Amino acid sequence: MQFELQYTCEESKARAGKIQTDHGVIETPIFMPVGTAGSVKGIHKRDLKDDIQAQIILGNTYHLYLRPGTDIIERAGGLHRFNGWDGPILTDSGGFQVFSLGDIRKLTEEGAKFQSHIDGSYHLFTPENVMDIQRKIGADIMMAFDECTPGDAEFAYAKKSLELTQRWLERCWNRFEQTSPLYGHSQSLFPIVQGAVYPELRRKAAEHVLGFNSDGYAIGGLSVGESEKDMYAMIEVVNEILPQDKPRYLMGVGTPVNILQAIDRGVDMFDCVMPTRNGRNGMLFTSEGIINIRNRKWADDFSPVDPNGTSFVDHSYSRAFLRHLIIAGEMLGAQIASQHNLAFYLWLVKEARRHILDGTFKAWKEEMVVRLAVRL
RNA sequence: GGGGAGAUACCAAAGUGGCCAACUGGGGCUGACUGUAACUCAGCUGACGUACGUCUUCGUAGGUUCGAAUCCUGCUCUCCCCA
Repeated sequence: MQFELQYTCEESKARAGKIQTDHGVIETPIFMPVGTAGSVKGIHKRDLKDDIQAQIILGNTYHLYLRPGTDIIERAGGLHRFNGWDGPILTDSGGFQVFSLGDIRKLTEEGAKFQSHIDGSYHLFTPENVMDIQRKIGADIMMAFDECTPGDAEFAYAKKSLELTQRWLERCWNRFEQTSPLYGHSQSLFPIVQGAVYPELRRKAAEHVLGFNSDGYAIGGLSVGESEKDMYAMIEVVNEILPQDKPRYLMGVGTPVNILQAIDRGVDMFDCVMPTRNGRNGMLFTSEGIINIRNRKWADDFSPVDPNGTSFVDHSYSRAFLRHLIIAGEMLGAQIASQHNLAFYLWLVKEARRHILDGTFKAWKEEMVVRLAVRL
């Protein structure tokens, strides 16, 4: 994997770049749709590629390991062959599940022991076997196994948690180096910077990951309960230290405004479940602001879902019809909303990139962060 | 024609003397959702008021009682069974 930094702003830390993978090019800044179980919920790969214009998607180690199981994916020839997505894939390691499934797992030095949310069986995830699983999944970008520290963690816990993540990173890296890709395309491993909302921990964490000459670096443990102010501050602290010539991935973020603010602070890659999950639940992100399509006021609004939208769903369906579908629990409603939101997110980062390359990012961003937060 | 059952809030359906403005579903309204245990979850849903509360409700008209959705009587309507 290679990263080429094409342009940096003068009045902002925003960057435009290009990541070359064996499954194609990724133009940054980029948003990566989340496909936890191997599929971006409700979206066909054709729409993902042609309509939404996704350049890379996510999968999840924990979820894919439990179902369908690593063995099936390996026998399929890797996740690309299994799900038919021939573009780049990034897999999260299960580190987020250490956080989100906190009630059904136990943390030890060795790893995280999960009780399956599917059948109650026990599974020990270690830095080593998480690397092995991601080799078998065949992700272009693998993530280090970390503990995603809660945003409200006390300093003492955050420090202890960070140190565990750092020891796990050493083990991840060793296993990564000792093993090879299984399917003929190369794989990269991204370390993850933790440290909760404590600048000194974040600095230590950022400096620590520099010791690994990885192809890119991730900022984790944000948008997990801390304030937005803290989140932005942590991004600034970390990006001060991360190298210019490697892509930076802000994990799990965020709202359209979060993304623009993070781009402004030098982040290149994003993923978030928001466009799909919130879409399924009736929330639409548009260039005019946020719509709760379930609200009564859209019941007889027969105008297009999004007159400025780039997706075919934006012009093929009315707001009134989409509202009807969502309210009635029709599957198509969730699909249309997800597709619209993802297309919007991809449009947004593409526009950001265009403005960065034009040198007009800052002014454009300032205008957009106001508009995008409006509730319609 | 004979016999039986029943009428409760938008719908369905509990409640059968005070703990009832009335369980619970559904529907409706609003909100939440950030590396997906999520097509999920939460609140509100007689009126007025932030709220303590006040007022009007359980087919209808009366009655009994300190007190009725709950007991009694008349009336209206609905459903079921047998002819």
